[in-house]
Order: sequence, then structure tokens, then C-alpha cells
Amino acid sequence: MQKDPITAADRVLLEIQRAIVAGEIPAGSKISEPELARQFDLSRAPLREALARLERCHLIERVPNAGARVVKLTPQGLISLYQIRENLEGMACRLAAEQMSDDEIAQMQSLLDQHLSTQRVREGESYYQEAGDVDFHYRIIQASKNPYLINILCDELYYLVRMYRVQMGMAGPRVSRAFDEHKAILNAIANRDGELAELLMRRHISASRRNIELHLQQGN
Amino acid sequence: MQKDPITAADRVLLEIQRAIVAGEIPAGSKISEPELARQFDLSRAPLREALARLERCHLIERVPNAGARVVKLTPQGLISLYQIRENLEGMACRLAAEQMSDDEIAQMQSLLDQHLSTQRVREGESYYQEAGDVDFHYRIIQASKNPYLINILCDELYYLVRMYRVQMGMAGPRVSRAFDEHKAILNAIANRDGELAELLMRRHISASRRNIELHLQQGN
DNA sequence: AATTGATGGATTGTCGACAATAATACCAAT
DNA sequence: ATTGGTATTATTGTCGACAATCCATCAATT
Repeated sequence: MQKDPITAADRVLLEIQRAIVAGEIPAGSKISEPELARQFDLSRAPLREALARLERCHLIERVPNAGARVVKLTPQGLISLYQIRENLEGMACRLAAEQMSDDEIAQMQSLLDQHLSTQRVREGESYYQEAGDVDFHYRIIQASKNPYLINILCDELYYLVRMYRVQMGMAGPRVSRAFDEHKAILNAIANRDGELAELLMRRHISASRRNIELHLQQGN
Repeated sequence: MQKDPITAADRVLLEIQRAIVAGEIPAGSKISEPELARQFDLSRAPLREALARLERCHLIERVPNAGARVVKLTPQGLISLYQIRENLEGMACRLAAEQMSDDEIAQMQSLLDQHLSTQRVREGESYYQEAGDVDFHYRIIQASKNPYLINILCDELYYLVRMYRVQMGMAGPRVSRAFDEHKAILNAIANRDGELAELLMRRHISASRRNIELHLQQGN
């Protein structure tokens, strides 16, 4: 799904990214460069490179001469993030309906069926649903063929989206409904109906946002 | 309009940014870290920090263990870039129509009048038009109050947009038309008609894209 | 007692040198 | 002459140390 890490900075980036998304490094906590450098057993140079990329995907916030902090998850931040997703992923759907080849569409349909079966086998385990959902959205975005759109959604925003989902403890009853919505979106794309595909994707994401908002409120 | 540079990396970033946008460092040329470090009289550490941010705003492309190159301007890249702009700035308009206070709207109206007068005084000088246009779009985006949207448009995409405009030698007959379009957009916002504001902004950007496409083809 | 100023400690920004990787040039062999 | 391999060179990635800046604690003054 993504190219393997070449440099040491790449490796530590992936590790810290995962740790932040999973909440092992608590949201809002301060980042100490010397400490993290010792912890991952490397110098501060590649660590700072990693921090720069973490800032790029909005997982940390840096202040010159003051240091870096892990972002805090807030209801307002969630709304802002999903506003962007609605627009851009809707756009990705519209472009995908124009750009995807018939082969690619067929591949995605079999991918969905495959997800459905694994979901039945592993009923209740949210990880596979999460993975399947990410995969579906990821492929739609790639199919848009717009490099800037792909970069923004897959490199800069998706880790934060996952952070919200993971730390709000997503599992819920949306597991099966999401599949139906995915299937409807893909149908619209197969019919080359970009307008409908965009509309359905926006509703899909909007529903997902409401779902997380619920958890965020009751979990405070 | 933007906070002044604090660190040495900030300063050199602004200088290189300007040089790339202006075409002083030619599009597609290779970037040599040691050479640039000598040229700006600092170490490679802050320079690499600056390069990381240049990659972030799509002005250079880096390959691990291979180096960095200034981006090449292509018709396809222009289309992709303006597709994103249409969506996101349209969204910004819709949000601005909801979020702006009456005071802010009044301020922007007087700002437009001010631009009009300076344009009349400095007729033909494209720089002021460029500055006024950037300023208008900048304020609309800020008014959306969505931090991710603001970051993407103002920090990550606008330098590239300006690079296309500058290097394609924008001046053209759109100078006066753009003012009318700006005024129409602001009117829609003042009427709290977000839908119309979004539509008008999308058309405004679309027209701008066609204008540049023209220059890009004949200039080829 | 509260606010201001200074001092000590820690953290970030920057530097120069070294190691690892990639590009280039050169030579040999077919 | 071309191709393959090798050595050389240059560039990038990484390291440890130094300088500059910020933060916290504490003293002194109003």
C-alpha cells in the first residue's frame, strides 16, 4: 500500500506515527527531542526530519524555539477535518467516475466482495472493518489520478482521521452499513455517474462524522 | 500578511521560495545542497529544514539518496492544481458566507474599493493586480475559519499557483474583469448566499485557469 | 502579597565532520 | 565500438558538540 522506508528517518517516522495514532504517545503531550532520540536510538538530525513530516500530517504542532506537542482532539477539529474530507473525497469520486478503467472498476468490485467475506468470518473484530474501509477510500482517491488530491488525502489528512477513529474507539453498528454505502458508491462509478458518486460519498463521510461525534460527546 | 521569519531556516526558505516562484532557479533544475548552503552562507542543517518545507508546498521534489529538483510546470499539473483550487476555494466561499461577521464583510468591501483605486492609478502594472488578487483570495480563505483548509490553500498550494502565474507572464485583459468577479462574490457573501458565492468563485477560478492555459500553450 | 527582574537549567537551532549511498568515469574484455 | 565491471568522486544521510533562545525558579522591590 505504501513504499517501504529507506532511510532511518523514514523508519522512526512510521513508528512515531503509529504510536501517536494509537494513543501510546498521549494527545496534547509535549515532545522532547533528546528523549525520543534516545528512545529510538538515533541522532536528533533524522528525528527532526521525522518531526517535520509529522507536522505535515497534522499529528504534531511545532512552535519555533519552543518545541513540539502532539495535537489535541477536539469536536471543532473533527468537524473541520470532515468538512475537508467531504469536499475532497466527493471530488475524488467524481473524478474516479471519469478516470477509472472498466478493469479497475471490476477489480474494486471483487475487492468489496472479498472484504464482505472476511468481515463475515471475523465478525465483530473492528480492525478488519477499519482496514477495509481505509482501503476502499484509498483506492477511490488513487483512482482520481490527481496527484495533489492524492497527496492531501492520503499523506496529510488520513493519519489524523485514523487517530480520531482509533482513539474514539470505533466499532459500532456502522460496520455493515458502510459496506452497503461503499457498494452504492461503486455502482454509481460503474455507471459513470460522477455526480451521484460524489453525493453518496459526501453522505457516507457525513454519516461517519456523526458517528464519531456521538462517541466524542459521550466519551467527553 | 504572514509572520516574519524567526530562525535562519525561515529566512532562507522565504528567499528560495521567492527565487523559485520568480524562475531565478529554473524549473526542473537540480538542487545542490552544498552549493545552496555556500550561496546563502549557512550550514546544511537549516537548509535541509527549508527544503523539507519547499517539498511541502510542492515547489521541489525529493528522492531519497538522490537529491531534490525544482518542479516542472506542465499543462496536466496546472489542470490538477486548479481542480483542487476550484473545489477548496469554492468551499471556502461557502463557509465564509456563513462565518464572516458583518464587520469583516464591510472591511473587505472597502479593501476592494481600495484595490480598484490603486489599480486605476497604477494602470498596466501587473504586480499590483497580482497582489490584490492574492490578497482577496487570501482573506476569503482565512474567513472560512477552517484551519486545515487555510493550511492547504495558503501554505501548501498558493506558492505553486503563483509560480504558474508569474512564469506564464500573467497580465492580460483579466485585470478589470477579475475585479467585477471579486465584487460579485463578495456581494453573494454579504447576502449570506453561500451556494452562489461558491458557484461564482468556481467560475472565477475556472476562467483564470483557461487564461493561463492559453499562455501555456502559445508560450510552449 | 504581588509583580518585576535576574539567574540557572533545559531545549531548540546550527555547525562541521563522518558514513553510506548513488552517480560518474574509466578501463578491460568481447 | 560497445558493453560490463570496477574504482573514484560527489552527494546525501547521520552524528556529536556548540550556540542561542526560551522556561522556571527565586530574589528583590514596591
